[in-house]
Amino acid sequence: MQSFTEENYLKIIYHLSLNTESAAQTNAIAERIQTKAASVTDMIKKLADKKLVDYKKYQGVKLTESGKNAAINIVRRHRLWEVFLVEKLNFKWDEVHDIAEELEHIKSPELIERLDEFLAFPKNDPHGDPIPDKNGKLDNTVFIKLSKLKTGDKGLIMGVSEHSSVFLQHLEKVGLTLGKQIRITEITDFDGSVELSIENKQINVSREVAKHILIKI
Amino acid sequence: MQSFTEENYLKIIYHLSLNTESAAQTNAIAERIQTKAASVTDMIKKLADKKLVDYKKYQGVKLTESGKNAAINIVRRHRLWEVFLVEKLNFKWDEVHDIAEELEHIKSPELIERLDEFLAFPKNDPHGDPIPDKNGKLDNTVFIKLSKLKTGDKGLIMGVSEHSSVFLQHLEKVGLTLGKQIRITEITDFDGSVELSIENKQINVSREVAKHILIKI
DNA sequence: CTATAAGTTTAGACAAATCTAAAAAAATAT
DNA sequence: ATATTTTTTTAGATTTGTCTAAACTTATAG
Ligand SMILES: [Mn+2]
Ligand SMILES: [Mn+2]
Ligand SMILES: [Mn+2]
Ligand SMILES: [Mn+2]
Repeated sequence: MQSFTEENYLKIIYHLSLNTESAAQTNAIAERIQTKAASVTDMIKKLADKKLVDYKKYQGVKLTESGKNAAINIVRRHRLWEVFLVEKLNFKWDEVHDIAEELEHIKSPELIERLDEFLAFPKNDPHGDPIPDKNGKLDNTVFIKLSKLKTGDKGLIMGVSEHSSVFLQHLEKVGLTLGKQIRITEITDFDGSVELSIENKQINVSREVAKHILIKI
Repeated sequence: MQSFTEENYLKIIYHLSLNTESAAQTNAIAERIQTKAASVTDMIKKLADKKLVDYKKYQGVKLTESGKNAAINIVRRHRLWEVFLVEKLNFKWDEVHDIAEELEHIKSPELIERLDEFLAFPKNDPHGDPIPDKNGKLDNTVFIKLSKLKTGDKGLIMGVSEHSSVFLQHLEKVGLTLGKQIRITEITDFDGSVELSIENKQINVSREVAKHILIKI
């Protein structure tokens, strides 16, 4: 069983490794975990001793099979708790991440299975991210960034790739929430900002925002 | 804000001080918290520095007003989570304590207020213990031990004063659960064991068990 | 009232996770 | 190819919470 801290490292390494084959770098981990590179090196050694990561000096780290399983489990817990907070306790989607950061470390496997059942086995968390099942299986459908669409394209909002509170609150305010249908009406030449129609309203989002909205056509 | 460990000490000191005016003793704390007396002394000093306990060497500790508030808050969280686990996730009353020991340390006050609301502001936990309200107010009705009743006395089971899994499972098995009405039919001379009728059945419980069942007449 | 026992504290050490500063390796630029 | 910059690691210190062994205080028994 891993400590609270070890779990945080595993999860960060997992996220850093998601869309790449290359190893996670010390500095990248340090930045995400809000610590110093020296501390990361220490922890990496410890995780390597426990066979949770493969580590070669100066070459970064990769999760082993067993490390990856542990990480996916943490992700599962995090996302199930987020669903609970939004669906049952009526938190908004921008308020749940920090609380889930704590709840994800509660160890009882029985608790998570029952929570999953209580929530009716949700497939996605409030941000559209897939929830691994109890065997660690994970839907890895990849959605298209809104910023890749062309004028006239239609689609459904399926997720976001940025989870900060300001960003999520902004989306909420302009009505860009999960499940909504959108159609691109224009892409501004000058700044690449996207004009789109959603529920009979016309709104404009910056290219920066559009990059972090995930669409299913 | 207190650490996980500090919170555990505060809670134990609170429980040890409940039915007494005298200070909590080092060894008693050590035993409850599964540590050594020397460690307790160290932690007590730290809590005293933080004005959470009053401490005079060799004289034990008492919670200050602020320490007591913190402790009651932890008790509130513990008991609300226990209700959640039993009412919403269908855990049995003997299965929830250890999980609640972890959940009680999740810090968000907003989370607890919403959980309280979600559970419809329960007054008691699954073991009959009162849940402090958000201002720390706590129903301190004292119930009578089943072992104090005389032949012919009737009453309702309101709580237990022993929370071990074996004990709770035993009560479950013989049908002595919260809210049930009982009537004492005989008290055995030989061993003081109690014969009682409950839902038209006759059962016998040892004096030791009877001491830990709390009754409202 | 003194001797012994029980309970508590101190001193010094240790493990986990962190940090700063300096050294070493790798990447990049000229 | 060499110099410079960036990244990573090491060395040594620090903090939190723990431990053992020894010293000290308080309680108890004769
Ligand atoms: Mn999150
Ligand atoms: Mn999420
Ligand atoms: Mn409990
Ligand atoms: Mn309880």
